Amino acid sequence: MQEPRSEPPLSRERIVATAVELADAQGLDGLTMRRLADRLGSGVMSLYWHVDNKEDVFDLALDSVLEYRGPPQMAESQDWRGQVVHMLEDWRASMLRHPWSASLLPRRALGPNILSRLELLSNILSRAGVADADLNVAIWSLWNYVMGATISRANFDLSDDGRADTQQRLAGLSERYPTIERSRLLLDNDWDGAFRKGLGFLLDGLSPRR
Amino acid sequence: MQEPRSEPPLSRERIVATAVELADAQGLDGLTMRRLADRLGSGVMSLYWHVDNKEDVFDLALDSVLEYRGPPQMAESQDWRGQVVHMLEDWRASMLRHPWSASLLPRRALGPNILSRLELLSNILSRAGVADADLNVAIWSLWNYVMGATISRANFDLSDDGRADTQQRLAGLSERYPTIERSRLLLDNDWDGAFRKGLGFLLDGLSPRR
DNA sequence: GATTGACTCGTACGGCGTACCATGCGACTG
DNA sequence: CAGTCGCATGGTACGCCGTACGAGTCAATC
Repeated sequence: MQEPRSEPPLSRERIVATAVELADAQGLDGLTMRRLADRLGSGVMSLYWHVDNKEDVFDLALDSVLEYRGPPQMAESQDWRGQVVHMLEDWRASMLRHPWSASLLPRRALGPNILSRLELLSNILSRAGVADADLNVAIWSLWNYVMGATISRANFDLSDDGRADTQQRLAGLSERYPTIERSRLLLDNDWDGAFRKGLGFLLDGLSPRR
Repeated sequence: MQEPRSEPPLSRERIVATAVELADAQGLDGLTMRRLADRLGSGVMSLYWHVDNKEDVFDLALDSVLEYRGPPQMAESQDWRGQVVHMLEDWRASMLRHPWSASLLPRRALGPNILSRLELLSNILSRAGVADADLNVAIWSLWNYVMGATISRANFDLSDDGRADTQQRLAGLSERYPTIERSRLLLDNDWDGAFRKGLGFLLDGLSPRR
């Protein structure tokens, strides 16, 4: 007989996976090295054999959330717009599944999964005939749009506790911000639809030989 | 004779201004309540009379960076596109002057300065004839674009120390990410130009009755 | 002179990231 | 078989953090 089912050995992968779980459950502030070690059934300092420091854990957790498996059916379709939309919507969805990831984006290095998504995007646009001079701009514009949309959305998601608060605050300020109030900009928004529609507008602007 | 030039009294405004200075000088991590109090020549706990907690300081510091004084010449020009571009470029510039502000954006409440910028944007677009059904999408798209662009840029700015590092890492990965490498996506970019150009593309897509 | 309210701050507590160092263990060496 | 060496684990301790608590100062008011 062994010990009553001891934990599997530590590993970078297990640490990162558990960190993601923990952040999902307790939020970013709840992710501390001590709690992480607890969840792993190990001592705190053991983590540091596999990981440089806490920043490292953040970097790895962020990147691990951003894997991309490509479009569903056979690749290499002619529909470049569909490919772009699919990848970017998946990007956003992956991050919204782990809302803390949005607040991790600033100041973090580009992990391999981000890079390979950018590589894919470059490829699609390049084959679609976007002029070389516009390519970088196109890539950055799309990236920026997705990041901004995701961060905004995650932001509002998180302040769910404060939604009534927000609503009240806005009601009190409706004279000061009448247009916002009138357009109900911050309330009952169809986020997914708005994301898709805005992405469409952007792609309209970016389309080659328009 | 007085004390050798004692500090002026504490105030919310002075605290916020000093917090901004401190974050500029030492980065976000360098902004601690103790250091802030030191710089103000006061005891740590005195801050808490004027401020709820550290989160409050963050919120106030972020919003204080985002004041907008409007376009240079007389307002109410017919050139709605120019007005939009001016405000958004100023927005981005304001944040880049304080790169830490970008990493504060996620998870923060909308302060009065952000709201009044959104209000202004709504007004301009609405008067420019953007359809009501598209208005929210247009506002969010522009906001998202600006936020994403600012965060990306600030990110790269901050990793200036790691620029050589990044360059090296990319060189080592050029087989894995050939298109990125070829387009020099991450190197010697004209950020300001790319921002302006991408914004132009987006506005092209958003323009009313296209 | 007593009371009050606005304001300041010293002390202390619990929690954090992590440096340092001792330990356990399996594999390889002689 | 004894000795050595690497990988891997984790206990202790340090310095720093945010901030609760409550005592102190001081000017205005009655």
